[in-house]
Amino acid sequence: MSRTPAPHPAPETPDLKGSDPTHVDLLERLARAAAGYYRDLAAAAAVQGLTMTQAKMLILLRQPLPMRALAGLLACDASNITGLVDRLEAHGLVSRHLDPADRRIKNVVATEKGLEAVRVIRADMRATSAAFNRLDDEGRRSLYELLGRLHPDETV
Amino acid sequence: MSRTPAPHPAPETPDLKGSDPTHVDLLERLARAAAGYYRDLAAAAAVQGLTMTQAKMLILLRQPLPMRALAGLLACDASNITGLVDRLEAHGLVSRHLDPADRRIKNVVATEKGLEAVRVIRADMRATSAAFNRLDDEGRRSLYELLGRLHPDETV
DNA sequence: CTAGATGCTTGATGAACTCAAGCAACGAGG
DNA sequence: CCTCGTTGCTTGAGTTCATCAAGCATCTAG
Repeated sequence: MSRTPAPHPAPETPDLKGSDPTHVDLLERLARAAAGYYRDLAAAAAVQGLTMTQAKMLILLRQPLPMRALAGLLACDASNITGLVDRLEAHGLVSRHLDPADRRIKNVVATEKGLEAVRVIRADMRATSAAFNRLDDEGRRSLYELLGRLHPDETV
Repeated sequence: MSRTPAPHPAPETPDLKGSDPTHVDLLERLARAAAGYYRDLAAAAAVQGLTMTQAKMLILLRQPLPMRALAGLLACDASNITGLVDRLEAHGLVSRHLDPADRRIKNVVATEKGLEAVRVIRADMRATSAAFNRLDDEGRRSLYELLGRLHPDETV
């Protein structure tokens, strides 16, 4: 995605031996985890000729979703989704299907090619995979459980 | 940041009673956490008249950083940083300082106004704050510790 | 002191994003 | 029925984000 062979000056994060982490402490580490995830995602998506935004959308499309819902999930204006889906459709990765129950709605569906792209991208996210491997089984279980509690299904 | 008053169709995540989470399971929940964080950040940044990208950069500027380092951390081309810093500088949130030791380098420094903007944005991230409050003290400690192990300082 | 790296900027181009406006289709209340 | 307000998507204009190719200045080795 970019030529960034540069050395990393590391923004540190406090160690907190003893006291409980504040919300700001947590925000900083969550920011770091999120940035790391997206950095890796962007790189893996670029290999497939996709931008990070396109990859984010494809990943959401485990089930068909109305464009409006995509706008909600991606936290952007609905008009933005039109162009996004246009481009993904041009690549043959998604298609639009009129909703029989409500003809205003267009459901976006990932094609087989789209689903495959997601699989390839995920398999290619080596930095994140390496990060997971830095934890032991117990750590991975805890992380999975904690992230689940952070964002229960209702919250999306 | 946008008008998205829509109901959320929830992409679920498996429950896994018993077996260990696979990397794909973890990727899905991490994706969700990252998306939630950025959704909240974008909204809070918009209140301050900043885009999410500008907010991301400001948050990195706890210490002065050379533009090249910013490119590395934001995983984008160095030429992109020029415009980004231009716009933040126009808002009075950062300034460029020539590095005395190496006159090619321009260190970007957050102004007091910039630091304040970060504080306000963080205080405004209610959804994320609510998510943290969904955990108990022990959960927050574990999450903090696990995220720290996921991305140790070297990894940025 | 030259030769090659490295750090930043510029210019051109395309993607992502917002807002305002518009059309089509739904869903009430007369 | 049939307006009327709302909702879902698209279009068009304009900004920001992001890339690449090129260029200039400065540092660093040899």
